[in-house]
Formats: sequence, structure tokens, C-alpha cells
Amino acid sequence: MPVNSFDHYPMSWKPDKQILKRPYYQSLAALLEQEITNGFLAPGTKLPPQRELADFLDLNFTTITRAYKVCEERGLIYAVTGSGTFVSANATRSITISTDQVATNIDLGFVASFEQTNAMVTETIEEVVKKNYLEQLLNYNDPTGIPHQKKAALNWMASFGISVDQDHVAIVSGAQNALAISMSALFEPGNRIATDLYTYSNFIELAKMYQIQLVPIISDTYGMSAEELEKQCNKTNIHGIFLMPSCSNPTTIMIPDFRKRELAEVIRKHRLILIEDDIHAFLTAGIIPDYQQPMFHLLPEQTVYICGTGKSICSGLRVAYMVYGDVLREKILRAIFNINLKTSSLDVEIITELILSGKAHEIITQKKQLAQTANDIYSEYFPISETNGHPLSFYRWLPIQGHGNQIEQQLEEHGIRAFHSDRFLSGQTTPDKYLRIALSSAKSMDKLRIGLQILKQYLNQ
Amino acid sequence: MPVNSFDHYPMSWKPDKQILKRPYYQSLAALLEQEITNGFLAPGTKLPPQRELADFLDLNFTTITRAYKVCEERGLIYAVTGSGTFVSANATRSITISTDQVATNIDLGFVASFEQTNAMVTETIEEVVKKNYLEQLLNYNDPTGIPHQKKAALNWMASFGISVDQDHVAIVSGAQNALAISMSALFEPGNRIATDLYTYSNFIELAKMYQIQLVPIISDTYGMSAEELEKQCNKTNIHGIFLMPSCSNPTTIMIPDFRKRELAEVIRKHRLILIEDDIHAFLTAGIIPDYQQPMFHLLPEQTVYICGTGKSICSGLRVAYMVYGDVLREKILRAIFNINLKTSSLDVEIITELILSGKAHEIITQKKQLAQTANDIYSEYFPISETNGHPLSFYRWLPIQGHGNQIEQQLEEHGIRAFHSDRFLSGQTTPDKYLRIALSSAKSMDKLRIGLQILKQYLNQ
DNA sequence: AGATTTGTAAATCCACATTTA
DNA sequence: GTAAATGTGGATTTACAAATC
Repeated sequence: MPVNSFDHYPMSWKPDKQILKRPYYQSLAALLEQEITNGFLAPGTKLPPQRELADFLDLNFTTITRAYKVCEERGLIYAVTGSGTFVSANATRSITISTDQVATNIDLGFVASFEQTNAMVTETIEEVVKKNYLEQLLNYNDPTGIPHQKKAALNWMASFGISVDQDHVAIVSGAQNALAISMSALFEPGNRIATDLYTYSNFIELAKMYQIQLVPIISDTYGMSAEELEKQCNKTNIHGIFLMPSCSNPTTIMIPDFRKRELAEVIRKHRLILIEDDIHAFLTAGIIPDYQQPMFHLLPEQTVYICGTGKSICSGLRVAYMVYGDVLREKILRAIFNINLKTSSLDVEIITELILSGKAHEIITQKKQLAQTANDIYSEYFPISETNGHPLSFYRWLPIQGHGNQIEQQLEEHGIRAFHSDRFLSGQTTPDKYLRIALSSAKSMDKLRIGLQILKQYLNQ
Repeated sequence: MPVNSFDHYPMSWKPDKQILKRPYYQSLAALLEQEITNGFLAPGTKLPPQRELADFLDLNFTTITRAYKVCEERGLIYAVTGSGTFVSANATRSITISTDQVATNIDLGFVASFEQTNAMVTETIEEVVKKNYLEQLLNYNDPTGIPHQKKAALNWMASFGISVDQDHVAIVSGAQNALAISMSALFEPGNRIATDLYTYSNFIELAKMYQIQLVPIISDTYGMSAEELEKQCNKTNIHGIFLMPSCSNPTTIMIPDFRKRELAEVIRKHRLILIEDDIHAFLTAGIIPDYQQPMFHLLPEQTVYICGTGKSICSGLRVAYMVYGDVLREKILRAIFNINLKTSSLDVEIITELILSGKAHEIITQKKQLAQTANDIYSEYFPISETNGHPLSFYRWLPIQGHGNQIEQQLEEHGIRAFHSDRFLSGQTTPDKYLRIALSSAKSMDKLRIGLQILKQYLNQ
């Protein structure tokens, strides 16, 4: 029976007991979900403590625990022992970033890949089509890649420091697809994966879909803090970790070698599975002075290394390479068959030909030049100050003061699209606010300039 | 404390209490998983009842419930109230069927698609490459299909009885990919999906991976029984249903219109989500006299209709169409972005061109002829007796007496690959045994003949 | 047909860990 | 540094539903 009066402790949410039906925890969870999606409970709102709500509803407090748990698994709320339970920053909306339905004039949101280089690809397509083995690319054979394609893949990745045999590489349909495969193959619903506090928003969505919990870890200028990771591992049972060491999305941080080693030690000690998304390897390996090796090299038996060709070579041909050790091999292959059955050999053949002919390297050279130009333009409008921020990043991370995420809507009205840092938040909100500015999507450098001009004007108002 | 002596009630499994550590239910589940994967507990073995094992281990019986539950969610065991808990037929191995690592001489296992027609595709590829808009196919735009591609898709499906607008169709990377997307988008771990007792083995694996429970429903000669479905819906909370009405895999059953209507009524009443895998539409719609319509037509707001082009047009170009109502739209799009980001526009463009040029219809005509020939050859060796079995099916369902699933291994030694019915079992085992014989994968009709000859000899021994 | 066996699932109990004040 | 606030998670209690005999 309710004992206290709650009038002087106003609870943020007072559900009507009358509405609740008998699996109370389900009924309560459904009600809470409704309140959040309808906007009655705004992101960041503190929910009543479990015991208090239990008292109010005259239920056992662990029944509330279960109701909260259901919503937490769906990514609607998050709980911190000692502090309370809060509505998630991204509870209400999908934060997946794609190019679907972009009505905007200048896109600084989605990170494309300087599509100007695609003309170079069409020539190669013509060459592939002229070859006499085209028909052999049209059947169900070699679902994870034809041997000569895998050979080219390993050839390509050798310059990034990857060296494995063909049994430990598989070709899949793009880096996003590789992430989905990794998540499905190696984790179960309810598992926990450590990520940067700000991380790739499509990874957050993927985790939400598969009901995998993200554990945000604080970073310094060298990327994720190894001590913080260690602390979280000791506190709770963590199964995996997601990193983009060559150029973290969205922060542009490059993890230096000493930090890779610190992190690797913690990962080894706690037997985490590392998803190393290295789509930016082509911008970093052999270019940035400090670069030594991918983390795969430090933890070959517990890492999935993902090397997509969308950013580096051609975005429309959906091709990525997955590299893994023996222990993970079977699980990954299974997931590939379950999700793709096979990847189009035709697309892979074109990428293969681009690599073998050396044209892929030409494309990369050109993309790097474009990235340099775009970053130069950006620096005319905003300072590139981040220590350890990648100098050639396809996007920048711009601190903004006091703008809520309705800034996206307002920029949209000015004809530009950019994304607020809330979208990239894997856990609780912070007082710092940023915009991620894609430099690689505007249709020309002039458009980029115009977009940045508009943005600067808007922020200076 | 243990009270009874169990000597005269020999329990199939007596775990050592000493080994168990403190989360008992996890420890026990891990132990059980080990025993099963190591083969100490064979498929079909009855496990001790929950209360009996609890007594033996001196634990509360619901702790055993939880341990069993963990293994059940992983597809290792299944439980039937009143009868007990049993080791699953496919507990130990992956039953995914792919073309990876086929060392066999004659493949009657994997169902390919009479790849002889692929020469016709290469011409079209050349034509697509000659067009001047190739470059527009190489960027991130239109992730679910370019408008003219969707138009061609709807055009193609119109002859199967599908009629929707472009906002309700998406193009993805093959039918298997469409299934994975449907499962991820529309169901959560722990949900239940009704399937035929014998169903597509890759669907079983997909369910296992996503921890979705399959509820097997008995069939008669017209396919799944509507009464049985109704009964199971009343008994337990079922969220979805998976059907292949045009030609069920592996049984070759075509669901006649009256049965589609009966099933639709139950599905509507219980608000199930229907996954209608109609990759065989091209063999059935307009060909089989009784054919009226896909089930999507009967349940447009609660169905995902999947139309793959791998079997009908070309297997190596990974293209499938997904059709859905308004209610499911947003969830499906989200899952597509999460899993694929986008599907290769180049592959889709080739399929589009094949459809628009009329060549796709030529290919279908040829594939149907090949299927006719292959079925004729089959009938020289084995009777095609199944009432309502599809006359042009790319595979046949051969009853065999008393052969366990080690027959696969033995056939392999004779140089042929075929799959035992255990692989297709979504639930408890039955006394009836079958082989699924693929007619569309042998490299020539002569090879097919030889394979069937070997098979017949083996079975007559 | 009714008692028994067996599995299901919600709610509660309880011990404990972390954070905050 | 200690007490209070708050969340976590395993085990137990309890009611019930289905199948078997």
C-alpha cells in the first residue's frame, strides 16, 4: 500500500494504476514506451526510482526493475546505479544515416566519398565486361569470394599491415553489412559492447535492433581511455568492443600506437571481441607518421578487422573485406550465409580489377587530394583544432555552444544538412555539443564553400 | 536435499553438482550445452524433468527452468509441456545450405537454378555497360532502388498478382538477405514464428541466430493446417508466420487458394506478421491452373512479400524485391539501412534491363523447360507421387525408409550430395524420413541422370 | 474423466554493488 | 568515511496451463 505522500517529491511520471493489466511489468513497459515516443517524457528526463514507483503503484520494486529493463533493452532509457534512470537522448527517433529522402540543397550530413572519382571506375567496368569469364561470375559459387579476388583483397590490405591466408578473409557487401554480420555472428541479445561515448550512429542503431547494450567509455585526445575501459570491464560483464582506430567517427580521432597497445592489453585480459572498423585505413596507414599497425595485429585471435572499399574506392559497388582469426571463423561464415548467402561476384570482380590494375591507387590519390582541398576550405571558416584529429578526414567535428538538436531542423531550413552530436551519443548526454560536418558529399567544392558559409553565418547569429 | 533414490529411474543426465558455480542456471546451461555439442547427449534424448533434476541437484526447480530456457533459446533443446524436454534434431551442427566447400562430384544438395541460362545474361551486362548513365549507378544514392528500377520490379511482379506503389517496394541483395532483413526488422529475440514442420533450413538457422523461436505446425497435402495454426495461436503467443505458398521448400507443396484463405483468416485474427517467400512465383503464377493470388493480396497490411530473382533470372546477381504495407514500411527500411546501407545499383540495373528487354521472360521459359526435363528424368528413377507437389519444382522430396541422417555422409562417399529431412525439421522429430533431391544443380542432365542412378542403387541395397 | 506429470511465467524475496551526499 | 539512495541480478514462491495416463 502506498505509504508516503508524493506531493512534495513530484515524480516525473505518475502512471495510472488503473490502466495496468496483469503482466504488470509488460503493461508498465508498454505504457512507458508510449509516453516516451509520444514525447510526454523528454530525452534526459529522470524517471522515478524503482522503489519509489513501486511504492506508488503498490508493487514490488523488482517488478519495476523488469519493466525498466524491457525499455532499456530497446534503447529507450538507461540506468546508472546510484543516480537513477533516464530517458535516452535518441529514444524517439531513428538515427540511422543514409541518403534516403534527402531533399536538402547542400548535404553536409551523410558522409559520401567524393564521388567525383567514379568516372575512373566506369572504364574498369568496361574492361571487366570484355573478359571472357563473365559467365563464371553469375552463379552461386564461391559465396565469400573467388580465390583470385581474395588474393587481391589481401594484396590491398597488406599495405595496412594485414597478413593472413585466404581462409581468414571473406568478402561481403560493404562495411555496414560487415558490421551487421559481426554483430549477428559474435554477440547475442543482452550482450554488452564497449564503444566511445560518441560513436558511429549506424552502429548505435544496429545495436538497438539486435538488442545489444552499448557501454560508453570516456575518451581523451588519444581516443578511448584504457583505464576507463578496464574500470567498466571490472564493473560489468562486457563481451565486445567497437573501435575505428584510423579515424574515429564522428570525432576524427586517430588512436596512436601507444594507446592501441594499452587498449589491447585490457581487451586481451578481459577476452573482449574487438570489431575494428578500419574503413579509413587508406587515409592513415603509411601516411600518418605515427602509424604502426592495425589492432588486429595485436589481437589476431579475438578481432574482426573490417576493410570497406566504399569510402576508398567506390561507394556504389558494395564490397568490404572481413579478416578474422581461427576462433571466430566458423561463426562469421555462418552469419554471412544467413544474411547474404553470397555477395555479388560481379561487383567484387570490378573492385578486384581496380586493385590489380593500380587504378584503385590512383583513385585514392585523387580522393586524398580532394580531402585535402575540402579540409583547407573548411579551415577558412572554422579552426581545425582537435589534437590528434585526422588532417584528411572526410568530416569534421565542430564544437557548438548551447545548440540543442533542433539545430538540424533549423539548418535544414537554411538549405543545409548536418548532424548534431546527440545522434552519436551511445549513452548519457553530456554538456558538450558538436556538429558533424561532412566535407565529402557536396556536389562540388563551390557548393561546400557555400554550405560552410551559410553554417558560419547561422552560428554567428 | 535429495530425497529419492534415482537408481531405478535412471536419469539421462546426471550433472555433477560439484562442478556447478554460482550463477547456477548459467553454469548448468553451459554444462548442458557442452554435453550436447560433445555428443554425450544425442539428438532426441529426453532430459530429466525440471523438478527431478532440481531434486537431484538440491536446487529450486525454476532454476532448472531457467537453465533449460537458455539452451532452448539457442535451439539446442525443445520442451513440450506434459511430455518433457528433449535434445533438438539439429542441436549439434549448422544446417545452413550454401555452396561453400562442395567437394562432391554431383551436387543434388544445394538448389541452384539451372545455371545454363547465364550466358544470356552476359549479353545484357554488355548492353548496360554501353549506356551513358553508368556513373550514376556508382554512388550512395537511392539505397532501396532507383525509381525506374522499382518500376521494372513492380512490372515484373504484376504478373504474380502484386500491385502497390513505389513507396511500398524496396530492392535488396537477394532473397536470403530479404529474409534476414524481415526477421531483424519485424521480430525481437524471444518472439515466436509459426512454420511448417519441415521448412527451409536456412530459415531455421536464421531463427537460431536471432534467437527467434519456431513453432512447427502440422501440414496435410494442401500445406499448413489452418486448424493446427489456430490451435497453436491459442496456446501460446505467436508473432509471425513463414510460408512459401508457390512451392514450399523442401516439400514442394503448393498451397491452393482455399487453404490460403483459411490460413489468412487465422493470421488476420491473431494479427500475425506473414513472411511470404515467393521466390517460386515464376513457376506457379499463370501456370498452375488453380493459382489465384499471393497471400499478400489477402493480408496487405501484415505481410512482407519477398520476390527473389536468383532462382528465376540469375543467381549471381544478388537482387530481391520486398513488398510491404504501410504499417511495416518504416521498420523494414530501417533494417535495410542497418544491414545493407544500400544494394549495388549495378546488379539491380542489369536485372532491370533483363526485365525491360523481355530477356528475363526468355530465361524463365528456358528454365521451365530445363525443370520439365529434369523432372522427367527424375520420374524415370523415382515416382513423383506427392499430391499437390509442384510438377516443375527445382527439387523433389523423396520418402526413404529408416535411413538416419548419416545417409548424407554415405552418399557423399558415393560422390553425390543430398540432404536428409532432419535438416529441415523446425521442431520435434518424426518417424517419416525423406531426402531432398535438387534437380537444378548438376552440371548437365547427364550428370543428373548419373547422380539419380547412384542414389537409386544405394537405396535399393 | 480426473489425477498426475511436466513445463511456463509472473511476482517476489534477498543479497549485493555502486554512486551520491 | 559512512550512510543513504539507487540499480543489478540470481533464486524462490506461487499460480497456472497443457499433456499424459
